[in-house]
Amino acid sequence: MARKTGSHSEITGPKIRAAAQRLFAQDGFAAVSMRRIAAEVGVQAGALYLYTPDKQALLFDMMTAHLGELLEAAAALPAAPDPVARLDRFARFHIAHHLERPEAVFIAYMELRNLTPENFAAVEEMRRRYEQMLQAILSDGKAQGLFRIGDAKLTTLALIAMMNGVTTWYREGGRLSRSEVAAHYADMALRAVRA
Amino acid sequence: MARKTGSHSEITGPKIRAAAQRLFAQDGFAAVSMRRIAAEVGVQAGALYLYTPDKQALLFDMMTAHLGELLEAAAALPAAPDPVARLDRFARFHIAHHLERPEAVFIAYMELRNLTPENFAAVEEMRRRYEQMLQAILSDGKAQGLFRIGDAKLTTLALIAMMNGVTTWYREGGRLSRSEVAAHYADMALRAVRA
DNA sequence: CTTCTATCTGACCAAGCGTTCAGTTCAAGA
DNA sequence: TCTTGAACTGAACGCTTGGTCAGATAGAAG
Repeated sequence: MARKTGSHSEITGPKIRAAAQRLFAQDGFAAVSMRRIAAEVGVQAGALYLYTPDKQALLFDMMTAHLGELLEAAAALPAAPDPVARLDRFARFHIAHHLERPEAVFIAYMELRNLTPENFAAVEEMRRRYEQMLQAILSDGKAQGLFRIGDAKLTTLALIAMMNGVTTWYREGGRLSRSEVAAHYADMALRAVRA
Repeated sequence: MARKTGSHSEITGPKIRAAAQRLFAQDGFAAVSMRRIAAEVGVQAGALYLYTPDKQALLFDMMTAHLGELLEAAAALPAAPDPVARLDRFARFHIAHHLERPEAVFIAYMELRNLTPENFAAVEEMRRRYEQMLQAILSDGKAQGLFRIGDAKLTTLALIAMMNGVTTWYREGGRLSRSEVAAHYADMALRAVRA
């Protein structure tokens, strides 16, 4: 037996990425074998190497795709003159965006230590750029006297950590809807920094 | 060669736990082999099994020890009649306690998925009890009209996530001291919930 | 119908995994 | 000094790992 009937790279490729993402999120990068990913796709392990040079690239590409999408979406946010409105918008966007792809989010900050040093540096740089967007809003608001903030960098990290946490507990069909959760978090973020 | 000169279970035991904790925090449970832990201690892999029944127990005991210590320390916090003071005290305690043992904290919430189902349930129960302490403070404050909170459970999770995040970036000898960081986080937590 | 190439199998490699255990050596008590 | 048991070694177990590759088969093109 060799080539499968109906096989196509445009089908198998995404299937592999999807299976890898699901399994990495569930059990962790180190605990998932290439054979298990292959089995999930319905293929032998060797076939995976037609689509990725190695396991590391599977993880790295997954992370950069996620962060690239995040940066792009954040950059496309409608501008607002008022830092208060911008923070509210940013917080709601962040929560909504993250709740829509919990697996990618989870992987992007749980599997950092499984990246090679070069890949880690690249991912960190993307993450830094994203955090910089939030920090700019906070600094602006502080300069305008709208926010009372001790340290903009620390506050940025605190708010991001708070908002990222939502993916660890939120479950579809639970007590609260996504927009209720987003509103609640945005409210807390604003109150934590407003003058 | 067999028994080492100067060897003693009261020395080797803690050494093993310390090495395992450092390595688990650095590279993750799944990525660390028993041989590597043994090498770190200066012993052969087989010797580890005099101190732990298996690798899983090494992780589980580490987590329960950490959470047990956390629960005990939190329970010993001096009481305060006012929910505002209690929240301030709790937040400062949480930050200080976590900054003193970043490795244990990191492991306790990064390696949950590497626990067997029974062990996971036990750890989750301890975590739940801790979160309950914070939730009680928030609910009290809400009942007394001191806090304006939409959902106490959600707020609890948001505050814990925010405060836990500190261990991912704080480095000894950095720009801010531990108590400055603790004060800043406590301030944000209070402002996020106060009426 | 034939040819070509994209796709996949299945066997294989060297290395490493968690764990066990018979045997060896040291420390401490008699 | 002798004995006993705690502490440890080193080899071995069966299995899994990431990765490679020659060969086989399917779909697409002519």
